[in-house]
Amino acid sequence: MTEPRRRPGPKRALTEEAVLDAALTLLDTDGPGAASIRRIAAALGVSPNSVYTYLPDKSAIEQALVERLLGDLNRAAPGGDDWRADLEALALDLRRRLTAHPGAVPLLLGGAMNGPEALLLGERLLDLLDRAGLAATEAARGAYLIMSYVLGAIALEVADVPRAGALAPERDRIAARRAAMSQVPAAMFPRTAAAVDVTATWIGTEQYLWGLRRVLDGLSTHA
Amino acid sequence: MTEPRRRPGPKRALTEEAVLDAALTLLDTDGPGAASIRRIAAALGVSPNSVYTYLPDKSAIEQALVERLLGDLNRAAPGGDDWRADLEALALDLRRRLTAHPGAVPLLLGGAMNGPEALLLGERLLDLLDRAGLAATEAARGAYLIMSYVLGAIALEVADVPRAGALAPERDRIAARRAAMSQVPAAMFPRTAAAVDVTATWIGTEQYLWGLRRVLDGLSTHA
DNA sequence: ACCTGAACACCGTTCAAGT
DNA sequence: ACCTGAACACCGTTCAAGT
Repeated sequence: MTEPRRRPGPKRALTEEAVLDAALTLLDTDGPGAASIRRIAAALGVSPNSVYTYLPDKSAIEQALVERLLGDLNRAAPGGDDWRADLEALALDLRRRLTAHPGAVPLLLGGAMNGPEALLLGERLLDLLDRAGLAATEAARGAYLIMSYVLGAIALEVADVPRAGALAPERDRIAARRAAMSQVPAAMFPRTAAAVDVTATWIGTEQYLWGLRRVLDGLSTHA
Repeated sequence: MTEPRRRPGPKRALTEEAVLDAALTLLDTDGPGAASIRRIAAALGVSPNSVYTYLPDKSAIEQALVERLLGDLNRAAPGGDDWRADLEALALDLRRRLTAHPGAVPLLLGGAMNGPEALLLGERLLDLLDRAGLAATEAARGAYLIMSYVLGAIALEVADVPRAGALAPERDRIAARRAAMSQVPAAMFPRTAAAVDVTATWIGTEQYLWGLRRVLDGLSTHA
């Protein structure tokens, strides 16, 4: 992450940062799987092997990408005096950043969340739930519950659309979801078919926040 | 899925079922990514191209695998008179089946949940929440919330272990989690480090069920 | 120290040909 | 109708060689 002293030798053509930039751009442009080492190298005008100078292998690139995204989130800390507002803002910010890079979502859910930035995010959740008045055990379990819900909801939302680079605007995705649901045979799935008319915004920000609030309600009830 | 009438022609060497069996075995043995068309074909003693006779492409194999797992779950319906017990049993059964095939979890969260068995599972959730006394809107949103939590929690749990074929026994995974957490520097992540001592079973069945109950509490509170 | 080209062991998928 | 071998355009990674 830091480069303390440069050793002698030929000039570096790249930086770890540049490799991650290229990987993220490919992910955003051409979807998951597009961030291959060979395509990253090509985008940087360098031979594939050269990438191995900066990161040891493919999975290191993926982990570093996850850490960068979480680091950006952690550094954009709001920090007001209302724990509930802060928690909702944090959850919404995570969702905003991940839906902006849908190709990166599988990386988050595919690898262990044990990097420094992932730990820092967990620490922030624990702090928020402490401010909420939860006991240590409830806070620890609650933080894991919130993380599970938040990542699961984002993953389902991102997976819902046939993957092709960037995510469509939320209004379009909701419309597509409703259109798809209206095609469900009511004879076989009566409740699912009926649910189309029940609410206009079945997925999207509103549903995400609704779910988060039910989770927080459940935590308060228990405390 | 069904084979109504066989057309004339040479004998079929395989069935779609056999292809999926081989794919799942490879997934269980060698982890995600092991279920390549070429390895499936090799395991079945057939040329790679031959697989395309039964399923149109790789993603069709993955979708069919997901549908089979959800189908098994749907067909193992318990159905008592206590909606809460039924819901918890269903959630536990899903978790049990997915942790038995950790390599299949990314397939579930990577593709849209819109196959017949996925719809049927959604239908069952809606029915359970209707029995819980929830109004139609709350049931629809609640079903989506439960699905998000349940899949997110399972994905985090499966991703927590360095992926290598089958999942270790839960007791071992909890011990490994605790060991890893005890290595977290307390100076930098005080709350995370303190959480190690807070509860002996921080992940696993107990945490999963605890989270589900908080979600259900939140739904009841809101209703 | 960092780059390169060449190679190895893989992929998914398509094509043309056999029966 | 279903199989096969051969081929195409890819992968991640390693090795040996250049500067």
